[in-house]
Amino acid sequence: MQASLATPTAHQPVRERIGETLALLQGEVPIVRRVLHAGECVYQSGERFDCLHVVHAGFFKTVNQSADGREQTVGLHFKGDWLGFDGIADGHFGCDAVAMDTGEVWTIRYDALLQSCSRTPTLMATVHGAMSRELARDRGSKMSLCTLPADARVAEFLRYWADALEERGLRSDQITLRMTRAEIGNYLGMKLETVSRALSRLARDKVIGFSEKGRRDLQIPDVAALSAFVQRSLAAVATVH
Amino acid sequence: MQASLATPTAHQPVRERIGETLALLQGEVPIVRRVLHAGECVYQSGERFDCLHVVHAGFFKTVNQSADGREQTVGLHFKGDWLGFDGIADGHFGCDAVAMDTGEVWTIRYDALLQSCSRTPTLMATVHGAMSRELARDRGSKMSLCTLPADARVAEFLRYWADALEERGLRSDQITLRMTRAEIGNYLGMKLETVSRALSRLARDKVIGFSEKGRRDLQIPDVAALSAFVQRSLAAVATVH
DNA sequence: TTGCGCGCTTGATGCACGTCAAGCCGTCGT
DNA sequence: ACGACGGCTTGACGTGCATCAAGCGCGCAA
Repeated sequence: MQASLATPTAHQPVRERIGETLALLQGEVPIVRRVLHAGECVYQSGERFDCLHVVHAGFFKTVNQSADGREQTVGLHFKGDWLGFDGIADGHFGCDAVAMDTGEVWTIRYDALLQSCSRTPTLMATVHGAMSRELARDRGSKMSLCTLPADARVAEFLRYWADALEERGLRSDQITLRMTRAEIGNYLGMKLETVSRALSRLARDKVIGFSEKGRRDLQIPDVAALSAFVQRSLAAVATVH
Repeated sequence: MQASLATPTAHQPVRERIGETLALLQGEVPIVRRVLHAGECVYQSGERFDCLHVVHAGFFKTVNQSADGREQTVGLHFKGDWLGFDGIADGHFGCDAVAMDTGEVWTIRYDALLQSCSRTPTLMATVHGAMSRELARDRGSKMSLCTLPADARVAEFLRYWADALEERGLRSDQITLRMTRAEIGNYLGMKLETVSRALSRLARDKVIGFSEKGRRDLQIPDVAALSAFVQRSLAAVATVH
């Protein structure tokens, strides 16, 4: 553990951090558990903000909607991730949080959380750490959007997913996507046909494999190969000079 | 003021909120003021995280750099915005914060801030509100990146800038860009030539004007016209059917 | 069983934006 | 004054991705 209050959870394996977070919450604040099925919302844009939520099982997305009807998936959330930070600022949510599969969230009243935080500094650090991590992740994905070509973006997306699984102690050599090509494309800023072609090319290069179970079940023989693929796409652009 | 602790600053004019934030900080925590000139860094990627900073004057950008050398501007920060949240999670900064002009930041030790926060709930709400707002802003810009064509993205960028000025009680009918076309392009995920052409088209449509002072000095006769331009670009795509 | 709808793939074509290149302007340092 | 340089604009051309379109496989309901 670090000397500073700031970083009690720094440099810790993600799996441990998640376990500790959940244990800490159970001890410190009143929690309501809620099970959701695919397509159900944890909260919706415009709703009044009272509670934060921690993903305890399953897999969620956050979706922004603009006044003119454009819809954009802006975040993916796995076990241990928090949902609802975006509502703190103005007391109302700015996006929908949707379950992509059967899952469970732990719901915590924000006012109760704040009180516990002033009693328990580690809890405060945990919450701040989670917000900070989300900010950093958003920036990483903004970078991918701006600097990577479509194929590399898809590879990067799969690497991110595999990493998320591995960090949580799950098998990362096979991924069951819980999104259609269109949803992936929306998240990555491209069309479904482009996603499909990118996956086909990744499979042709043996960077991924399709399982016999269906086209949403991917095999990732080697996560490093995904990163290598990203690097190769960049090099290909650069060598044009 | 709202009933809940969660939102003491909700629905408040931005200008007031900023004033109160700065006043609150002055009363509650030790502050070090620091003046920076264009190009200087408030902090750099990899540096140890100890302090947060509040922009008191001037205008800053945050820049991410990937292992392979890609560089991406991921945020713009005006008076009242905080810098450094991304360092909380792992105790080190993940990006550079760079002054784009002569400016001043107020630097606050994070451990001292946390202590003040447990004494002063409004301060805590202020900090959380700032993080939350940044999260929401990042998502908005991700949406622009993914769903808007280049011209509209530039228009949206100018609208955002004009809004930021207006919110702070400054003239929003003229903007002095403190970025080159290349920097704008980097931020918006396009090339400098595309930015230049987009600005030329906006000028041809009388949505903006170039001042005689130089090509970085823009006149914005009507902010609403910028939003209207964005809508028109979307409609143009939609009518292709 | 048949038919329908949805998700996915793959090809052909078009267009928005990137790339390359030329030239202008304002600001330096000498 | 001079040239050098960096920022900006604009044109010509190339390409990566979107669009349009056809066809396949699967699940489901009648």
